[in-house]
This record gives sequence, structure tokens and C-alpha cells, in this order.
Amino acid sequence: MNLIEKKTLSRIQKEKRSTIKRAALEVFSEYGLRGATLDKIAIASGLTKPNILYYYSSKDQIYFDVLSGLLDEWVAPLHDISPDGDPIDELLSYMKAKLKMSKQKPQESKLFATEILHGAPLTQNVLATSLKQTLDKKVAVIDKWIEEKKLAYVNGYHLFFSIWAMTQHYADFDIQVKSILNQNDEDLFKDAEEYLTSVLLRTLSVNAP
Amino acid sequence: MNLIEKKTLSRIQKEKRSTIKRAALEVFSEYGLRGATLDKIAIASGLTKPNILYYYSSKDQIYFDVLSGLLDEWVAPLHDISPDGDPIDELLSYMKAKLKMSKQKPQESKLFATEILHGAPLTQNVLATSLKQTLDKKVAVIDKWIEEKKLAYVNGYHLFFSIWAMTQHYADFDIQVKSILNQNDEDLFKDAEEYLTSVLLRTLSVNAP
DNA sequence: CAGTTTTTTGACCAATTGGACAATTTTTCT
DNA sequence: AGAAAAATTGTCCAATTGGTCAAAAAACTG
Repeated sequence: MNLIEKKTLSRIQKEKRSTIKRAALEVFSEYGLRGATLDKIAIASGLTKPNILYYYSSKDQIYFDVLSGLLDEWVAPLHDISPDGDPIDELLSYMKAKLKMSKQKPQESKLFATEILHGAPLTQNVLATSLKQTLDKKVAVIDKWIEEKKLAYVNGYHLFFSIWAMTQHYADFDIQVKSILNQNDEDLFKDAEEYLTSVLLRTLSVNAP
Repeated sequence: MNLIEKKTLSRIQKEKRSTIKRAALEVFSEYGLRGATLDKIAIASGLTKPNILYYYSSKDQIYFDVLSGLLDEWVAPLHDISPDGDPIDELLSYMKAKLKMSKQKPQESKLFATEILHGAPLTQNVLATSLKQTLDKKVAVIDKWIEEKKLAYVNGYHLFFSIWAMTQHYADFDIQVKSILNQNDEDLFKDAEEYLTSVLLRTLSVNAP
């Protein structure tokens, strides 16, 4: 039977696949696709290597499945930006949602970062179509807000790039950040949120200097 | 003879080591330490595998050498921030220098990013000592400027984190950026510089809203 | 319980990869 | 030119790794 095409998975299948994905995320995010080995995933999951290959036809398939599950989650906060809300509130909320993801899901962030850094072999397609379309719409909203004088002028695309960069930095480069600031996560992310809030407020407020 | 300990390298040694490093940077930045193979570096450099191992004792040694050469260069612009200059000019210049590096040395940026992302096994030490010391001093300068009311209040550490994040994003995540904006490098980096200048100006100016 | 299907695993294999080494070629030095 | 040193390479090896497979174990079904 072909597991891939089967619609309904048994209890054991769901459990084991989930176990494998959790372990794989751990290993992939630390070592990248090529640095990760089936043996490491096997150890991390507590399963044997052939057992893993009973549920997934190859290492690449595991990677693909893990990454696919992540993509939607990663873009999701973008959808919550409402054209009808207060512009600055909406964008601050978006930034905070992204920062929270960096704090709570650093492995996911790193996996995603590694994928893009190494040429996005599996996701380039999604980036150029689905993500681009979503972002185009949100940038249109930003432009409208600017026109209505509710926001100071900014390049919408670069605004999103910088929000992504600044928030994900705390997950992706956590080792560098923590080498410099000897703080616990709570204090660190509190300061980060305060700083980023202040940057966005000053950048977006219409009553500019 | 031990190449490592020898002080004076011959002409051929300098040339070949340089050739190897250039090729290795290319391969490492694309595939990461573990994904890169000596065969790939051999092909990229036009040398044979044993020939490469004549100049470097192992793959790890090549990686170490490439990365070491990069570290200083990467931190260098930080030293150019002068306590005696105009605060906003100094910080804008710093941002522009970092952005220029992203444009002109994306491979270096990616290699560095991959290293940190995967736990900075070789550089954590440098980050926690040398980089931290340098940054501490520069943050002290920022704090002094703030005290003198030459800058709006900001958390100096997070200011640097955000400058690093925003500028390096254009190198490290170039595939994502270019999937969304179909621009050539010239236009892209022109817009980026304009945007980042505006963000920094609004963030740092004392005559705040 | 007995038969059937699903799950698990030990043993194994072929390909890749980092690296060793002796032999050969090239460069350098006198 | 000829000896010595340095550079280059073809060949080989052991370890790692992704993946196979047949047999055993466990779970499910009537």
C-alpha cells in the first residue's frame, strides 16, 4: 500500500509520523538538510532507521513534509493584518506576533532560514507565487494607509523585509545575541519588543520630526 | 615541514591557498560546512583533491581558515564609528557600510549566517569575547550620545542587532527578496538604502514626535 | 483463537566521502 | 645541468550514510 496516497491514516501512523517530524525538526534545524542524518533522526525519535523509512520513503520526503507543515504557519500572521484596523496597531501586532514566534519556535525559524539561505530548493516556488501574492495585497493596504495620511511614507515591501529580519534575528542568531547579552529569554525578548515597538512607532507615525 | 607553523609562504603556496579559499567560500556558502565536499571544492578550484589536502590538512581546516579571514572583515566597519563625529552621520555610515557588504559580499554573509545559525561551533568563542568587547565600547558611545541629547533614547545593543539583521537580510535571504521584488541589484539596494536611512533617521532623531 | 495485515528490526549493500600514500612531475637552488 | 625540495596526482582505503529486504513481532479482525 502506498502511504502517500492513502487518505486515512491509522492511529499508529499518525503518531509515528508526528514523532518522526518532531525529531526531524530538531535535527534539521540544527544541522540543515545535508548535515542531518537518518541515524540522528532515528536516535532523536527513538525509532530505528528502517522503521522511519517505513513511514517516509526517503530523508528528503521527511524534510519536505516538515517544511511544508511550516510554511503556512510561518505566513499566517500576515493574514491577520486588517485594512480596517488602526494602521499602527495592526503593524505593531504583526511585529509582536512574529517576535513571539521567534521566541517560541526558534527551531522552525532556523529551519526556514537555512532553507532560504541555501537557495530555497523546495520553497522558491511557494515564495514566488503564494507569498508574493499575499504580500502584494498587504503592501497595497500599506500604500492606501499612507495615502490616507494614517502612516508616514515608507516602502511597504522593505518595511515587511525589515520586520522579518529584525524579529527572526532573535531566533536565527540567538547564539550571537546571547553571546553578547547574558540575559534570560524573558528579559531579552521584553527588551527586544520594547526596542522594536519604539522603532516602528517612530518609523510609522505621521507626525514625523 | 609543517605548513601551518611556517611563517613565510612561497609564491605558489600563497596563490594556491588563495585559490582554494576562494573556491571553498563559494562551496561552503552554498552548501554549508557539512554539505560541502572536498570534491566540490576541488572542481570549483580546478585542483585535485589530494592537491588541496597538500595545502590544508583537512576540510575543517579550510573552513576554519576561510571563516577566520572573514571575521575581522566582518567586524571592521564597527571600528569606524567615531565618538567624535556626528552621531546620526556615524550610524548612518555604519548602516551603509554594512549594506554595501551585503551587496558586494553575499557569499561571505551567508557563510557567516550559516555558521551562527548552526551553533557557531568555531566562532562562539570570538563572539563572546572579541565581538562583545568591541560592541560594549560602541554601545557606551551610543549611551553617551543619548545622554548628551544628540540621539533619541534607544537600547544600543538592540540597535546594532537590528542594523545587522536589516542589512544582512538582503544578502542572506536574497532569494526570498528577489522572489518578491523583480528588480536588479542596483535598484533593489538603492531602495533598501533609502528605506533604511529613513528608518534610522526617524528612530534616532532627538526631535521625536 | 487463528488468520491476516501492519509494524518493527537485524543484517546487509552500494555510493559517497574524507583522507592516506607512494610515485611522478615540476620548481628551485647551487 | 643536476641535486634537492616542493608540488601534483592516481590509486586506494575505511568510515559514514541513505536505503533495501526478508524475517520476526505485534496489532487487528472475524
